[in-house]
Amino acid sequence: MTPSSTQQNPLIAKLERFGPLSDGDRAAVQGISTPVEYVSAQTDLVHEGEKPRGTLLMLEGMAYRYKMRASGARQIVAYLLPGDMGDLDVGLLNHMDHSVGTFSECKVAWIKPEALAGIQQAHPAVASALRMSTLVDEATLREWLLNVGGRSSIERVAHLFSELLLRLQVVGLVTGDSYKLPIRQEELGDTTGMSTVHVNRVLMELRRRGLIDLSGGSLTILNRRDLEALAEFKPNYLHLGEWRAA
Amino acid sequence: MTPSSTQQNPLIAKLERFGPLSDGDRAAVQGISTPVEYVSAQTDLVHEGEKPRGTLLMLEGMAYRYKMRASGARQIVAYLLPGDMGDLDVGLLNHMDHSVGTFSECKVAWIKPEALAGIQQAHPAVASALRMSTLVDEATLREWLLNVGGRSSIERVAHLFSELLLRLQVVGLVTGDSYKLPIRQEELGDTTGMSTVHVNRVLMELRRRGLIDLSGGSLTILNRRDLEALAEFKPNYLHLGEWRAA
DNA sequence: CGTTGCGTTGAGAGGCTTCAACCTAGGTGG
DNA sequence: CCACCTAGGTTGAAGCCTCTCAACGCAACG
Repeated sequence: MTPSSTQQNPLIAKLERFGPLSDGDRAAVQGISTPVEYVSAQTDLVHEGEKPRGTLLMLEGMAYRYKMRASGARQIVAYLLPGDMGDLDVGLLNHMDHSVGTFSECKVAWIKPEALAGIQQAHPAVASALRMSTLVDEATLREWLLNVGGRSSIERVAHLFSELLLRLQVVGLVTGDSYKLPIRQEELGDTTGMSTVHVNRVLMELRRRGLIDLSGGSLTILNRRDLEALAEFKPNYLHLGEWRAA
Repeated sequence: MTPSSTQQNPLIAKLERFGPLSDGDRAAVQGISTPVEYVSAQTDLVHEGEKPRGTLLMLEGMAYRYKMRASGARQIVAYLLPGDMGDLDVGLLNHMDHSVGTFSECKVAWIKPEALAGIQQAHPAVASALRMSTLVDEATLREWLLNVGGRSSIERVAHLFSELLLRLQVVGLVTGDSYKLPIRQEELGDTTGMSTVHVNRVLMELRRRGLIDLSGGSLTILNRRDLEALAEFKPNYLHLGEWRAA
């Protein structure tokens, strides 16, 4: 991983989609994004049952929240992309009810509850944007529930890829219609509630239909309109550009 | 519905599971629980796309959050029981990304953003408990995602019934191991991602195994231990009694 | 006493899982 | 420099879980 200090803080990029920030607001956000840590791929950042260490902030790389069943089956319940955070109020809990693991190597920061409280008090615009961001996380969870509960296997995968395209675009990690996807088929299966074998067949079908190219850890969406139509993708739940419309 | 003013406010009962409240705190919570409205069964309280009217507070009855697909399929993504609330920060949104409908007749209150902000500032213990409550709502969504994504049909229904038993117990709506369940099989299907026909077969199987009795709008859990074992029910995600353990 | 909403049951079809084998690329060690 | 090794991807076949379509039961209600 290349620490890219020249690149803008993805959290700032994300929060600015929820409302205008002043220079002071941006500086404050940058201030809580440190110190940073690097964590290698396939590593747990948070373990279910433990006391939370602070609020996680993703700066680079991809991670995921998950829960385990007694059988050993894993359900991935959220993806954490650059700019994404853990819960603002997680400090209220004594025991985490889920775990967080990394897909790829990640650059992260752990924000202390006091620092979070401080920035929310001193910077109301940041506070609003952070709360919006939490609302969107919850809305995304609802959309995932609809995805797994209601859509066919090919629709599920198409929806996931459509959502990631938009979320990664917000933080400037999409080139053309292409982005890095450091996720194995097994993990896509644990995300969508499908077996690895069937994930493979669905991916083959998406390729056959000329909708995607997935190779070398990169996903290229070859026909965005058709992919989104297949997924019945309506991005309203991400609440992007909401304040402009107000 | 019998307006039962003698009965304790379910929101107070719920919040007290998250931390001790003073008399002043309780009075403040009671204060925002008014004015109340009665809404009949099978009615929408919130429509996707509309501007939120305030934060919904459930006082009596059962409701549900849901999203619709273009095909007309409905996914129910949460149950709202007495004491449950909508999002604290929902006022930040210009458009709801989901709808809310009632299962039964409901007694509700709409809390204005200013009232919510006021109580959070004046009553820190209430503020913490409200935030905890939101964390639990999100954790419940994750558990539902695991439920639909990872468990078999009979396990899903068993898990739902186990969760409802505990949540309704908190607000004093369980007698023995029995509670009112004003929900049709079709709606159970839309909750668990199953067809109505299959819900029926699963219910028959749960009855055959002597785990439940469901009739006349009431569910009796005949063997709680076995039902929870079947569901692999671990209530940690509801974070009940967390502060006592601290 | 017919209508209506919901629950129940049967039969056939199909989507997805499981088990298993095989392939391929990249890394390692001789 | 090449052979081996390993992780992940690909493909085939059989079976089951769940869906769909359809009919029927039943209690509440006007």
